[in-house]
Amino acid sequence: MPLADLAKDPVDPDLLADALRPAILRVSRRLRQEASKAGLSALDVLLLVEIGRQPGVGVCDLADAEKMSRPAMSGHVKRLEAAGWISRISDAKDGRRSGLAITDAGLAAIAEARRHRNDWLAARLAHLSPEQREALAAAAAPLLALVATPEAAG
Amino acid sequence: MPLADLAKDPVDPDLLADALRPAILRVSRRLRQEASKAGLSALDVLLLVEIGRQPGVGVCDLADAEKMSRPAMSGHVKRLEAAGWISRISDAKDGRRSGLAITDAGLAAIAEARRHRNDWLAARLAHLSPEQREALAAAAAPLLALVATPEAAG
DNA sequence: TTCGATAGTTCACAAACCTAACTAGATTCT
DNA sequence: AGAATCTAGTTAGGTTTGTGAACTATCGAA
Repeated sequence: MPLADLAKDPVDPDLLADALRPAILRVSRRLRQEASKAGLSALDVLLLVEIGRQPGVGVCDLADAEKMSRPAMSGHVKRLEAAGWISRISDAKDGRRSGLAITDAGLAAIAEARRHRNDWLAARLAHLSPEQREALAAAAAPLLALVATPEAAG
Repeated sequence: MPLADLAKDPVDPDLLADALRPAILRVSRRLRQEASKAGLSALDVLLLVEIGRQPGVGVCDLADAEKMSRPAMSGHVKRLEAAGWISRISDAKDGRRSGLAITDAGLAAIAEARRHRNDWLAARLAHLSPEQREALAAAAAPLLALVATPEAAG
């Protein structure tokens, strides 16, 4: 078990990668499986929050931010729009852009998803010890730092 | 940003889930993207290590362990076998079972993958501060605990 | 006005998962 | 022994979620 080695040298990137990769892989697989049961996927919520945070954002902006292809993001936006969770505002200055904005229904959908107690991840987290939850809480920011653009990360 | 709230109450499962979900989602997406560039995917390595650890393990055993459907695991095993990384040993006692074992080529593939310095995750981890890496190292075990069977988790 | 970049889409495809239904070998019950 | 049933594994077909190539439409500049 590589975790024992990690206790000795917690900062070695290779060992850490070996320990972290399977963990993230397994958790994300379960996350996707469980999310499919709910109406809103984790990515849906992610995008809705992002659009809510920066109204008028474009499809390509989102694609770049999420390191996703433009067609993929186009599809997601289309789906979110069809569900009535976001709307497009045609930019008067730039006819190409379709500025996105979250709708009231979208805000309600986020709130509903957040309120849902039968959330797999939250339920499983509740089964962990406070120390384990603290460890995970401390890991959230470094995880996001991993996927930040190299430019921003230095 | 929910991270500020987490500092006040690091053990609330709902807030923690909100912070953790997007982080894991983003990292795993990048992980998959980068893995596709290499010859071995993260799942491949995961399975090879698992098979190497318990020789003679069956397809369904692996599927159950990874919370994956039998057909999905069957496909992965087929692929690993076609690549020459694992072999099947027909069980003399049970004609249905196909006991799996890792081959020398499989061991070499793992070693090669591990040796590869141009590993995206390891490279990105190297860019983090020692404190951030420690935080991630401490999070590996709780992450695995999340996907452990409820029976095992208590 | 023509040329090249940008925003967004459609299309065809691939990876990785699922369920349902199947084959084949093992077990159990009468 | 023979029938019903259970288990290991596969096949077939569909869904989700992503990709790259090629396209339309618009903008900005020579």
